[in-house]
Amino acid sequence: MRLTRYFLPVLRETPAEAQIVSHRLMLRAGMIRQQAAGIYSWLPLGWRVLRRIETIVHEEQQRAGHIPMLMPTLQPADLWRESGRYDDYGAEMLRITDRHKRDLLYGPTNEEMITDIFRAHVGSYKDLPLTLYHIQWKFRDEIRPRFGVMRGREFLMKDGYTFDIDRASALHAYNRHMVSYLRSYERMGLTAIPMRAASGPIGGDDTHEFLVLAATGESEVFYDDAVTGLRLGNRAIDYDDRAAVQAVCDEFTALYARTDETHDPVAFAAVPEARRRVGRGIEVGQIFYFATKYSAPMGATVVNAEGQRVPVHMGSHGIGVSRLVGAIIEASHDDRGIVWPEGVAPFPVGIVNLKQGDGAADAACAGLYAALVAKGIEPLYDDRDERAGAKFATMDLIGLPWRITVGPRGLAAGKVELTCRRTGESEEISPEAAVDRVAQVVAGR
RNA sequence: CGGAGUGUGGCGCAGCCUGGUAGCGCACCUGCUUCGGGAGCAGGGGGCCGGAGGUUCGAAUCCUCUCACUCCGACCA
Repeated sequence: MRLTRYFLPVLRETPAEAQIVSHRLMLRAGMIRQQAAGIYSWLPLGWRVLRRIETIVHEEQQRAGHIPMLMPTLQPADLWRESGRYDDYGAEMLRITDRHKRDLLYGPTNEEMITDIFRAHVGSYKDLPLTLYHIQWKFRDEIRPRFGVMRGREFLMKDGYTFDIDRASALHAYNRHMVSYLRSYERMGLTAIPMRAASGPIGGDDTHEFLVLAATGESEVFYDDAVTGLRLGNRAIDYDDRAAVQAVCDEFTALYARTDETHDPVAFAAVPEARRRVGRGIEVGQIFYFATKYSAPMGATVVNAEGQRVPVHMGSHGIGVSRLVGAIIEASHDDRGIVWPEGVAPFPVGIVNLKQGDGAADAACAGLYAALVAKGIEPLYDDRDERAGAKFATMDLIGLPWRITVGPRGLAAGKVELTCRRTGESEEISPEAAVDRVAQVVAGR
C-alpha cells in the first residue's frame, strides 16, 4: 500500500478525551474515531489490526476443532424471556422495538440463541461433543464506557459454546479452550495468564479469566512471578487427547494467579516472597463451564445411550477481540508510539523513501515494494513528499515491526537500512538482503 | 445514577469574569528555498462559537432549558 493512496489520518497532538496510552495512540495513529460514548469507527489501520487478531482467533479455534458460524446482532426478546434473562439483564441490555412493535434487543451475548439452534437440530448423544463459535459485535450499555476500545459499549467478541453429554466431556471442552486461548494470545505477542475467577453457579474450578499484565488494567491481580515465564511455544498439541490437554492446563494453572475477586491471602503467602507480585491486569478472555444452566430451562436435551432424554452440559468461552487491540498496545509501546508484535501488525514492514522524487530512491523503493509483494508481503510504502523526520515519526507512531529506509546516501553504496521497531537496531544491507530478512521473519510469525 | 467538568475550523487551545460581531499553534492549499529524526519565509482557504429559547440597540460572552462528551465512584468481555 502506498501511503499517498491510503487513508491514515495521524494526529500530531493527542485528543483531550484520551486518558490511557492505548486510547491516545489509537487516536493518534488514525486507527479509530469515536462516534458516540463507547462506540467507534475502525479506520483502515485499526481495521487491519482487528482483522489480524480475528484471523488468529479463527485459526486457533478451528485448530482445536471448534466450528465457526455467525449469529445476528439483533435478537428476539422472547428467547431471553425463556431463559429469564430478559428481566435479569437490566439496563445494560439495549432494547429495541421494530415497526410491528415487536421487542428486539442488540445481543450482549448469545447463550440463548445458540441454545435455540442446538435444541432445534441436535437430538442424540451421538451428535456430541459439539463446539460452535462466532465472532460478532456485541452491545452492552455500560454505565460508563471508558478507555477507548477497552471498555466500549459496542465491541467485537469471539464467543464459543460447548455442548457435551457429561461433566467430564464438558471439562475437556473447557480445557481445550484454555489451551487454544493460550496459543492465541501467544501468537499475538501477549503474555495472558489464566487466573481463577469468581466461581460460577456450580462452584469450584469452573471459570478462569485471562489477564494481560498492564499498569492500566482494571483488575487487581496477585500472582507468582514464575507464571509470566510459562510458554506454550511450538509444542504439538493433540486437542482430542484429554490427558495431554489436561496436562497443559495443569502446567499453566499450578502456580498462584488470582484476581482480587478470588484472591486467597493464605495461599498467596505460600508463594516464595521473592516471586510474590501484586499488579494490575486487563481481562482479555474468560472460559466458563455452567453445566445445565441454560439447557435445562430452555429444553436443550439429547437422548443418551440408555434412551433417556437429558439436558446437555454447556460452557461458554469468550475472547474480547476489539479489547485485545487496546490491550496489546498497553503491553507493547514506547514513548514514540505503538510497537506491534509481528503477529498482529497492520503491515509487517514499512518502506521509507527519504527523497521522494529522486530517481534512484524512487526506483529502489519500487523495486523493494515489488520484491516484497512477490513474496506475499504487503508493505506500507511512505511515498509522501515529506521530510525524513516526519516520515520516521509516522512510522514510529504506527509501530510497524520493520522499516526499510531508502535514501541517496545509502544507495550510493548499494545499501538500504533495515530497522527493527522493537529494539531500534538497524543495519545497512543490500535491498535483496532486506527483502529476504523480512520474508524470513514474516514466515516465522 | 451520585459527584466534578467540558463543548469555539480536522487536532490542541485562548477569548467569556468586565457583551461591541472570533483569534493563536498544528494540520490544509499556493509559491520559493530546504531535505537522514515532526523545516523556513511569503501568501491563502476553512468556524452561523453543541442546540433552543430569553435579556439587550447588540450575545461565543449574561439568564433558562436541553443535548452531547470527559473524569471520579458503584457495574462489566
